[in-house]
Amino acid sequence: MPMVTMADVAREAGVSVMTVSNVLTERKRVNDPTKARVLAAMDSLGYEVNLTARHLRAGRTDTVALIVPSFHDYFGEVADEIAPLVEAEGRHLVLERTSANPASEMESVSVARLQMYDGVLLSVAGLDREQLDRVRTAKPIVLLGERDVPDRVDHVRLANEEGARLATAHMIEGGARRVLALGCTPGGEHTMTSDRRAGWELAHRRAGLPYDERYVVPVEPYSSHVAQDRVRDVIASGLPFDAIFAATDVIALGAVAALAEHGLRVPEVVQLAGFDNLDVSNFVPPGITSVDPNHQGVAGHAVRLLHRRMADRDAPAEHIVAPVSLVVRGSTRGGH
Amino acid sequence: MPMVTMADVAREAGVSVMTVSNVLTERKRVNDPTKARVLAAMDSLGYEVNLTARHLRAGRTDTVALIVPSFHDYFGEVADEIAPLVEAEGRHLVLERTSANPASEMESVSVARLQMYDGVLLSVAGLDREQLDRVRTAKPIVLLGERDVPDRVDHVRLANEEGARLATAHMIEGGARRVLALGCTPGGEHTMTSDRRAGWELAHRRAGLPYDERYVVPVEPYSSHVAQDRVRDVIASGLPFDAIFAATDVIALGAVAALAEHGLRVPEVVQLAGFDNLDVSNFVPPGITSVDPNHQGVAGHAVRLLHRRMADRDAPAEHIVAPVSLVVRGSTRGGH
DNA sequence: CTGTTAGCGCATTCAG
DNA sequence: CTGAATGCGCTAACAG
Repeated sequence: MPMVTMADVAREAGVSVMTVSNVLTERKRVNDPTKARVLAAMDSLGYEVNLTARHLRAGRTDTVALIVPSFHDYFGEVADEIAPLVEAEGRHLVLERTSANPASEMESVSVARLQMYDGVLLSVAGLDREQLDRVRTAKPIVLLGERDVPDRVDHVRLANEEGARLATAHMIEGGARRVLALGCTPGGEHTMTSDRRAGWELAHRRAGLPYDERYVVPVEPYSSHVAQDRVRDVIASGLPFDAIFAATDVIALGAVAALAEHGLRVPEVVQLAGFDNLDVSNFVPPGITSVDPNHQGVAGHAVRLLHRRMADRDAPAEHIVAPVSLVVRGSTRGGH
Repeated sequence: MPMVTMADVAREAGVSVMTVSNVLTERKRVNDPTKARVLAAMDSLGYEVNLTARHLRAGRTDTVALIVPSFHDYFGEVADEIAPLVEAEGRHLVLERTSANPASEMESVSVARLQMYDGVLLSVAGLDREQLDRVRTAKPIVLLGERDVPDRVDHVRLANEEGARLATAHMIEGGARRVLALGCTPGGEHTMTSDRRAGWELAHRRAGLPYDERYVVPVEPYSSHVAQDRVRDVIASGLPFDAIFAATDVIALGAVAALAEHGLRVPEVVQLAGFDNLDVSNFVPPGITSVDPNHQGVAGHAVRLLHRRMADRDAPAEHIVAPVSLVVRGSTRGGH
């Protein structure tokens, strides 16, 4: 099945290759009769332009890549926000996944592959420090995510600490005094889970309350299932608690299940707040209070930074912290 | 910022372009000292191979595209299953979204863009009949989804009717006699929502029970929110029901919320079953019975068909119906 | 308005 | 083992 090229169309229509190209791109006027012949030839031969060749010739692909650790959940949501913004600039968006298979020849983030795109939005969630340092390319690139990244690179991340503080403070106002930080981790490096723990701490300090490291309950691996197990463990241990700040809504779901099986009513006995404002949080009775991660804002900043970077390689790097907000639902008793 | 090419590296290393290419592709032996010089030159110049050029030269891209109507939810999940299978064949997977903007110059499915890929997995969910007919390309392509598609094309779809039948029959065995078909649609054409309604019907017929078209409650637009409203409407109308088959788990979530606000206990007063087996269905108390859509099976068939098609353009088209299974949880009382 | 020339960066073919 | 020539399919620039 040989590919039909412009040369084939040109021969069929009795014109030169350039005329075919001109008909296709509409960059030059072509006489109507000639144009008609060319279009007829294209149609009868089933011609389709070879974008690979066009890209090589043009030196650009008009395509932006969003590279994520996995396609589902959070990243799929953000991608859907980003897509129309990229298309509005006349470019295409494609998603790629960082292969979870570092031993393979396909590197998880092949710099060569970035060459294919005019710009790259790279989620740093799946990358370690070394991989981050290797991302030293001339390509316009914007990093997304909660880790520390080199200063020289544009970066958009969430206000994780502030979101966690908002949620925790809200439950404290509602009377909570022993708040589990479920799915959070100790430690001072900037990761999603430790930033959110820091917000939990800050809420306590601002309220003049002590906080107890025993209330920081990591969830590893990160799933609703394990979260459910951890809450069971805490209940079994006898550690008293009257609220749970879950580092994500997925974690909160595990807590919902564990609380339900022990008959601990939400919010009367235990308040509960999550982070991510998944759709489901609106519908799981009694409605789960959650920090909205502002997908639109993140998407908007990311695309804006990338666009700016594509226009000016030498612009100073920007580091954006996208604000978040608390969506209050039935699972908390908060103030106000 | 001029791109560094093989010619630059060759000049720097004092060799020919071909030697650089040979070092890069390892297709021919190159003397160690020469190789070292070339590698050093690549490193110092920051050379990265231009994949666009390589692809043009090679006539293939070693890349497969999965084209979906949206990145989140169902498609993100399937994509995560497909990715490792494609990578196992030594190819890359990228996701593209069918633009929701048909008026724009970018067609929702540009056949030209398909040229960029060695193979395409195309979800037909977002396409109308006319768009489907236009997909008349020589590219290896496999269609995914619940619509009727032309016989000549490879196609993988779910056993929607069978899944709906399983879920409904299970609730009938558990004593249900008035089962809402929420989010289902009447009509005989093959769509996801009408196939699932057909399964609901079939379960009634097999059980020797009558079914009443008033119990088919469409949800439009498709969201938990609207589903919640529809269930409210039904309750307000006084139409008696003792079970809900929800066409998707997202729809089921809306039902959960509506039932909770009316104090209708699940499963004591109303049984509930969904379709998709989302993670959340495991954790929303009391656990939502759901049809597992067999992402792995769908992914496996899709990749297998595509692989076969890439190897043999003239193979007869296959139409696969991937089997599903019922995951029973607390929201139903079913038999057995 | 249409055609000719040239080359984007790479890798196959065939000489040396 | 290394190099020179050639062309993948397309389009900018210029000539007719």
